[in-house]
Amino acid sequence: MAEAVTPRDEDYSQWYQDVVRNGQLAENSPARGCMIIKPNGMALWENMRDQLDQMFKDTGHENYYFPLFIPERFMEREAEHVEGFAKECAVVTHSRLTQDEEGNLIPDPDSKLGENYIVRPTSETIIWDTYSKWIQSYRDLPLLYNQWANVVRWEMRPRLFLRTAEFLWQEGHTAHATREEAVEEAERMLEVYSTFAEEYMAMPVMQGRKTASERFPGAVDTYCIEAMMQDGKALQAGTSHFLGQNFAKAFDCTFTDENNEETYVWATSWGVSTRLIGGLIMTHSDDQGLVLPPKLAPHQVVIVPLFFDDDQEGPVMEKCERLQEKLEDAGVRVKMDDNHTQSPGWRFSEHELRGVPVRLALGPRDLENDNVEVARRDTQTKEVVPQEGIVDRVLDLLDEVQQGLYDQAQERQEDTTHVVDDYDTFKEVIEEEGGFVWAHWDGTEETEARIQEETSATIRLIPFDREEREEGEDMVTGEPSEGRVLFAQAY
RNA sequence: CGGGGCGUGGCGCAGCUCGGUAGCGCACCUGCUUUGGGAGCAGGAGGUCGCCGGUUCAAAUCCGGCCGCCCCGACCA
Repeated sequence: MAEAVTPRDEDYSQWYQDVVRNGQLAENSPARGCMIIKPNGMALWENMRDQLDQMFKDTGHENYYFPLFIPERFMEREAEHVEGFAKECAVVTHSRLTQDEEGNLIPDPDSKLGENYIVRPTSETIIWDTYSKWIQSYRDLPLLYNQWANVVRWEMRPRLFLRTAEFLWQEGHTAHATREEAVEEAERMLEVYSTFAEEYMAMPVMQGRKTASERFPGAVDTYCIEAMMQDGKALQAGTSHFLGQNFAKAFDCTFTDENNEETYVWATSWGVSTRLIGGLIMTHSDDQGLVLPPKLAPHQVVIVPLFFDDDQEGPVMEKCERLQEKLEDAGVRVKMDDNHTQSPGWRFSEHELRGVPVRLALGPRDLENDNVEVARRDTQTKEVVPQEGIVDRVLDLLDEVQQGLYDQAQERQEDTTHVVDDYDTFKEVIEEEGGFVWAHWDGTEETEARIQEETSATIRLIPFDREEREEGEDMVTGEPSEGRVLFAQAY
């Protein structure tokens, strides 16, 4: 059954679907564009969520919860925000169903709502309406809050985890007395995302700011982290927005400062979603299926006991259970696969498809020699080692895997990042190799749009230190460029 | 919304050109033998062939309409 997963170079998007399915992460749902997140996928998300949540708490944030439904009129308040989200909003118009003459279920005309609700595509509007009530004085600031929630954006072309009509995410919404403080907050949270991506997901990212056309609707500035996938396309993995006073003005949110002057509040918002799982998959997984970094894997180690008759079962299981205990005492997430009905080979493959970083197999032969077989998922290597010191060996191995995955991804990102000066070469690189391309840009939307039109590559980000790098000439127009920006085709 | 492909047991597919009452692999159930890289044999269960209509003695197959899914674009985290 080696063909459980379609090879990447044969059909990349089929490979992706195969990895998601075989990894037991998620499947399509009867509701179009939505996904059913299976226990293995949810456990992965929970690990990501718990880690991020801790990092938010460590930077002074608290959680709260806002409703799923937002009064429709709120969407009209901020002009750019409406424009950005109106065309992908689900709308609730009735409160109950009834049957028509033919017995078909229809929305009950008598239950038409006096005011429509939209299902939140993001929560800025309802939150800023509320903040305007919570904030009076500079003494009320800052507000540093976050919520874990689901949101709905009615998408045309869904892809499990990468783009689904409903997805899980977190959205932080902060309020500040000064512009500087808000900008700092947006930068701080981008840094948190970057640290999380690199240290936990083992996914190297580029940081920068978005161009006006890629900016969050309603933001003054959008910061982002971008990661490079194995097929040469970039993935926006997280965004952090400096919202200026746009939402404060739209929702009349003011405070009285130390000088008794009424001022609009400064805002940020920032979010990452279950899309990160898509990024994780496309960063590390291979033709054998899912590969997960130990820090986030639902199970870091799986123990597969091997026994061939009832006499062997007792001693083998006893040894395996003790091993499990010792590993758990050391803080390792361990799964014991004592499934009697599947052959060892089947179970080995299953855990590989699920991306478990380390597998320990222990049978009668190992019992005799005080050995245990250790296999690592990322390199597909295995060795037989003494049981003595196995816990330390496993702990070291998990660190090695985590680091190895990062190094490999980092190396690939470097190999596929190009510096290009002329447009012909740019087109060639984008079409044939993909990856990131640093090139000069004159700063106009026209040029940006033309490049996208002709190559389908977009400006993924403008580096924060652009001005400090070298100046040059736009590769298309020859106009002056303040510095290179990062291009790529993207998800 | 454009262009392409596809809807047949749980999953993957064949059958359709040339109409004749549905088949294969995997999975599932029972039993025995097995088990260090997706085990073998024997028996068994499971399908109104996406939906609606038409042609016909007879439709998975031909004709018309509709629905859905996947891939490639436009939109997007």
